[in-house]
Amino acid sequence: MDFNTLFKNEGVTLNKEKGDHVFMQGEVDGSIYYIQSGLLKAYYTSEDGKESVKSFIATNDIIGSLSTALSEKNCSFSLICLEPTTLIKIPISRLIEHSKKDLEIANSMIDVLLNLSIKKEIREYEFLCLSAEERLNKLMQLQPQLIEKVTQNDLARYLGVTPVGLSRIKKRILKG
Amino acid sequence: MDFNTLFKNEGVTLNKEKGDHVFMQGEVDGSIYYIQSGLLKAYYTSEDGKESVKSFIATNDIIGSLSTALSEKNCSFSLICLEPTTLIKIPISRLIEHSKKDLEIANSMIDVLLNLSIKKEIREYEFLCLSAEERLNKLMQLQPQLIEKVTQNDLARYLGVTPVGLSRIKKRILKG
DNA sequence: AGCGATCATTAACCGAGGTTAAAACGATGG
DNA sequence: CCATCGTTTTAACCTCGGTTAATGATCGCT
Repeated sequence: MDFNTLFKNEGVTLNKEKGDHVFMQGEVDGSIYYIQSGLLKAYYTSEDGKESVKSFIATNDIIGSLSTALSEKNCSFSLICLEPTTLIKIPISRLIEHSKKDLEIANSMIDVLLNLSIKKEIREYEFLCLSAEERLNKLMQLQPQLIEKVTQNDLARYLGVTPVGLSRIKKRILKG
Repeated sequence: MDFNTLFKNEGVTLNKEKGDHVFMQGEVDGSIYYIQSGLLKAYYTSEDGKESVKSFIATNDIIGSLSTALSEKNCSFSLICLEPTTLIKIPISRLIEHSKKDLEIANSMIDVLLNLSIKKEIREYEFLCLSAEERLNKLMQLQPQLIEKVTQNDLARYLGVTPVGLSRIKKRILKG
C-alpha cells in the first residue's frame, strides 16, 4: 500500500484555527501528523516558563512526537497552529503495524525518517558550529518566506536567542 | 533476513588504531558502520580550522554519513578513532536494496533511524534549552564513563565551548 | 478618535564564555 | 633526574547576548 493512501484511508482530518494547540507538552500523543496546509510551531516550555522554538512545520511536512511515543519525557513539546491548518492524524502504532507487514509502507517510513534525521543533523550542526548571527543569515537565504510569517519572538526563540538579542543582531547585519 | 546477519554476511570488518581516520570531511563515504568495539569521534572542521565535536560513538553504536550519502555537503564530517576500534562497514546502497525486498531488514532500518532521530532530538533540545553548564551536568550524570575517556578539548568541543571555557565551568560546578 | 494590547526596538547593565598567552601539571624518554 | 611534549588550568581582556525596563509601532475594539 502507498503511504499517502494509508494516510487518506486510516487518517483523521483535523481543521484547526490559528492559536489552537494540536497537543501540549507532557501529554502522550502517539500520533504522526501530515500537514495538508497551514503553519505550526513546535516548542518547549521550561520549568521557569521560558519558551524555545523547536521547529516550524509547514505544508506537506510530517510531524510527530517521537520521544513521547517512546516515553522519553525529557523533550516532549507542544504543537500550536500559527495559521489556520489542516492536518491528517494517524497513530504511530498503526504505522508501525503496517510497516511490519507492508514493504512499501516500511520504505516510506524509512524515507520519512531519513529526511527527518538529515534535518535534525543540519540543525544540530547549526547550533554546534554557527553563531546566532550566522544561523539567521542562513535562514534568511534558505527560507525568507518563513521569516515574513512568524513573529520576532518566535524567530528569536528558534534561533536560540531572545527577541532583544535578535533585534540587536538584525541591526548589526544591516550596518554591514 | 536478520539485520545482524546482514552485517556479518555482507559487511567488511575493519581494524583501526587510535588516531586512524575512518573517513574525512568532504569525502563521499556512502557507508554505515557498526562499532564492534572501541571509541570514535565524529567532528566538523570549519573553514578557519576550528573543530567541533558532533558525537562520540561507542561499542554497539551505528554511525554513517547520512548527509554525504544524500550529497548534502553542508555538514559532512570526519570520523576518527580515539581507541583501537573494530568496525563493520556496509554500503548504504546495499542496506536500501535489502530494505526494498526484505521486511525484516526494513524494520531494522526503521528501528535504527528512530533511535537516531531520538538521539538527535535530545541533542537539539540540549543546545536549544540548556546552558553549557547544564549540558555538562547532564553528561556527567548519564555518561560519566565517557568523560573519563576523552580529553578536555574534545569534551569542550562536544559541549559547544572551548577548553578554556570548560575549565571555568568545571571550577564553577565544584565551588557549588 | 481614543484605548488597551501585542509586538518590535532601544538603552544600560551584567554575566557567560571567547581569545590570547602564560603557567602548572602531568606523562614520557634520554 | 632532568628535558620535553601534550594537556589542563589560570589570568586579563573583550564580545556577545541575557535581563530589565522604557519607548515606539501597529492593530483591533468600542
